[in-house]
Amino acid sequence: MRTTIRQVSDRAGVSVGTVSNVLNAPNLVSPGTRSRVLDAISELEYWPNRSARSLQAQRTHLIGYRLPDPGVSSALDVFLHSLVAGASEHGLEIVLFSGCKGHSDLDAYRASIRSGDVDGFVLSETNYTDPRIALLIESSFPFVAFGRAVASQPFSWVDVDGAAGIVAIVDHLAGLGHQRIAIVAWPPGSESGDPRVAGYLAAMVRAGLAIEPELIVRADGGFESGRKTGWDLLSRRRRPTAIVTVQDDLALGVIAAAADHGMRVGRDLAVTGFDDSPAAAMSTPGLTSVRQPMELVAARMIELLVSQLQDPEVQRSGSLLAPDVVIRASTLSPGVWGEVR
Amino acid sequence: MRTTIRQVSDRAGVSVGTVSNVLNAPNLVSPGTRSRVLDAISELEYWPNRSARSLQAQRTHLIGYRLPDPGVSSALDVFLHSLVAGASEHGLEIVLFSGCKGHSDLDAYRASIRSGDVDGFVLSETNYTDPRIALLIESSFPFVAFGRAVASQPFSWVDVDGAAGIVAIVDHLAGLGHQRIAIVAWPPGSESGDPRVAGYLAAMVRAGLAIEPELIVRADGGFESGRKTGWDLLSRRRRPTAIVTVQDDLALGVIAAAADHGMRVGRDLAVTGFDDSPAAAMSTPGLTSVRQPMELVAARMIELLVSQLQDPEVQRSGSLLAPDVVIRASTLSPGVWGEVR
DNA sequence: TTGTAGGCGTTATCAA
DNA sequence: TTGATAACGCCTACAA
Repeated sequence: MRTTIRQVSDRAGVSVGTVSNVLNAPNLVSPGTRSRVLDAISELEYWPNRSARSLQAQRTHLIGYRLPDPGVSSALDVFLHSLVAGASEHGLEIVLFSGCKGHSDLDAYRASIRSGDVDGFVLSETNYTDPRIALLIESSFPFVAFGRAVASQPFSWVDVDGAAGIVAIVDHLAGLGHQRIAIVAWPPGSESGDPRVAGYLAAMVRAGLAIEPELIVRADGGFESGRKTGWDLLSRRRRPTAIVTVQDDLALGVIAAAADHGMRVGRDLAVTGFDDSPAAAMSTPGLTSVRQPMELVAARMIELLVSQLQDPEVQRSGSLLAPDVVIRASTLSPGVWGEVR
Repeated sequence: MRTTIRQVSDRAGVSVGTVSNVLNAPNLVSPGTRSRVLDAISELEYWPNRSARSLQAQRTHLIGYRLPDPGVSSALDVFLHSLVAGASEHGLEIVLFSGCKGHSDLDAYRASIRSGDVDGFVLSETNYTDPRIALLIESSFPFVAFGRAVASQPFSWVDVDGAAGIVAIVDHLAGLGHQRIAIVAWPPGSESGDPRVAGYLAAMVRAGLAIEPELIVRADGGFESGRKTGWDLLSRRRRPTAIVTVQDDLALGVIAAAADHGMRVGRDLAVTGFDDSPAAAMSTPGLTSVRQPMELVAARMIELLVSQLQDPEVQRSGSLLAPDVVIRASTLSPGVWGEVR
C-alpha cells in the first residue's frame, strides 16, 4: 500500500492539513513542525497521490499528443525529446495516444476533453483547415499547434519558416553557379509544402534565373516517390544540375535515382533535402538539408501552452522560427557545373 | 464546467448509482432506465472524470516510458507507435517522462511509483545489471523490459535474438562467397552487443571460415565512429571483403569510409547494419540489415504488462523474438568477391 | 431494480 | 500556527 498523508500526519503528530501545508505553503508552518513533518515524509517515503491531487485541483498536469503516423515526421525523435524535456520543466508530462480504431480521430480529442484526461494538447502535422483546431477553439481548450492554419479565431502556433529555408538553399545553389535548379515538392495544398515552393520561386527570381514550369515537379513524398520522380527528371534531355526537394526522404530517393543513372551526387548533380533527419547526416554523400530547430519549436510550444494553462484568457500568438541550412557533400564541387550533356 | 455524473442522474431522473451502473454494469439496470440514462449521457456529452475514476480504482491506466536519449534507438518511431497502439487496445495510454535534471534517473521511477502516477513501466535500453530492474522488482511494481538482464528474480522481458540475426547475416555473406568477414561491434559488456558478436563467431565457425582477431573491431557506436573504424579497417593491407556491424549508424559510417577510399559498396565491399532504420532503407546503396520486429516486440510487451496488471502474482516470463534479414544492394554482386589487392 | 452513503487522498476554508 | 471538515467525481457496498 502506498503512504497517505494521513499516515504522515499521524507519524508527525500533526493534522493532515499541516502536512499539506508543509508541501504546498511551507511559510504557513512553523520551522519546528515543518522539520518534524519533513522527517516523517522522508521516513515514510511519502509522495502525494497524483490522482487525488488531480481530482481536487481539476488539473492533471498531463499534455496530450497524438503521434503522427510512422514515416511522416522524420525528426520525431528530437521533437518528442524536446517536448518531454520542456514539459518536465513545468511539471508537465506528455501522454501519447493514437486514433482509436472505429472512432474518428476527433472523437479521441473530444473524449479526452470531456473526461479531463489532460490539461491541453500539442498538435502536429496540421494543415490549412485542421478540424482539430476548430474543435479545440470551439471548446476553448488549451492547445498549441506545430504549423499555421486558417481558423475562426487566433490560436497558439509555432512554425518554421520553410520558405526562408528554401530561399537559403536556392541562394546556396545559385552561388555555386547552378542555373537549372529543379524542385520536387508535394502536391499543392499542403500547409508546409506550399510556402517552400513559394520560397523557391522567389529565390529563383531574385537570382535572375528563369523559372521553367517543367522544373517544378510534384511527388507524394517518401523515398520511392523521390526515386521515381528523380529518375524521370534525370531522364530528360535537358537535365537540371541541381534538385531541391521539400523532404529528406524525397532527396534520398533522388540520390538513388542519380545512382541508377550512373551519376555521382555532389559532382554530377546537386541534391538538397529538408528536415536534416538522421538519414540525411548519414547518407553518402552527406545530404545538404534545411534543419528545423526542433528544440526551439518544442520549447516555444510548451511556453505557449503553459501561458494558457496559467491564464485561459491570455492573448493567443504564433511564432515563426528561422531554420538553418546544413551544407554537406551533396552540394559540393562549386564551379564544375555546366550544361550536362 | 465539465459534466458530472450528478447532472446526468438529475437529467435522467435516477440516482447517481444507477448512472454508474449503466456504465459499469449495464446488466443490473432495466432496459427502460438504461436507455433513459444513455440518452441523458449523450445529450450532456458526459464522460466519467478520469482523475476521480483513478482515485477510487487506484489505477490510472497510464504506463510510464522513459524516452531513450536521441540517436540511441534508431527504430524508436515504430516502437513507440506500436506501443501506443497496443496499449490503446487495453485502454492504456503511454506517458513519457525524462530524467529530471538534478535527480538520478532512478528517483523519477521511485517518485512515480510512490505517487501512483502510472500503473506500470515499459523499460528499454536495459543492460546486464539495470538498477531500474532491481528497483522495480524490489518494489514489486509491474513492468516489462525490452532486453534481458541479470536480476534477483524472474521478470517480464521481450528481446530480439540478436545472435540469430547476425548468424543469418554471416550465412548470407558466406553464401555469397565472402571469406574475410569483419565485424564492427560495440565494446564488450553490452547486453545487446555481446550476443551479436557471439553469433558472428558461431556462424564463422560453422561456415568453416577462420576467425582472425583483427577482424573483430570495436567502436563506440554512431556514424562518425563507424566511419573512423571503417577507414582503419579498409586501410589495412589485407582488407576484409565484407563488414558486418551491430548498428545501422555504424554501417552507414563504414559506407562513408568506403567512399573515402574510393570503393563502391555492393561491388567492392559488402556492408551490413542492424535495426533496419529508415536511414538503412534510404541509403544508396540500400543497406542490408537485421530487422527487429518492433510491432511484435511492443505488442508482446503490452501483453506481458497487462497480464501483470490483471494478476500481480502472475508468473513472469520472457520472450525471445526472431529477427528478419532485409537484403539490399549493399550486399549484392555475388561471385565477384576475391582477395582485394 | 434502484437509491443512499462511505471512502479513495488531497487541498482549501474556516475556526480555534 | 494549527486542526477539523467539506469538497473534488466516482464506484461499490448495502439497504430499500
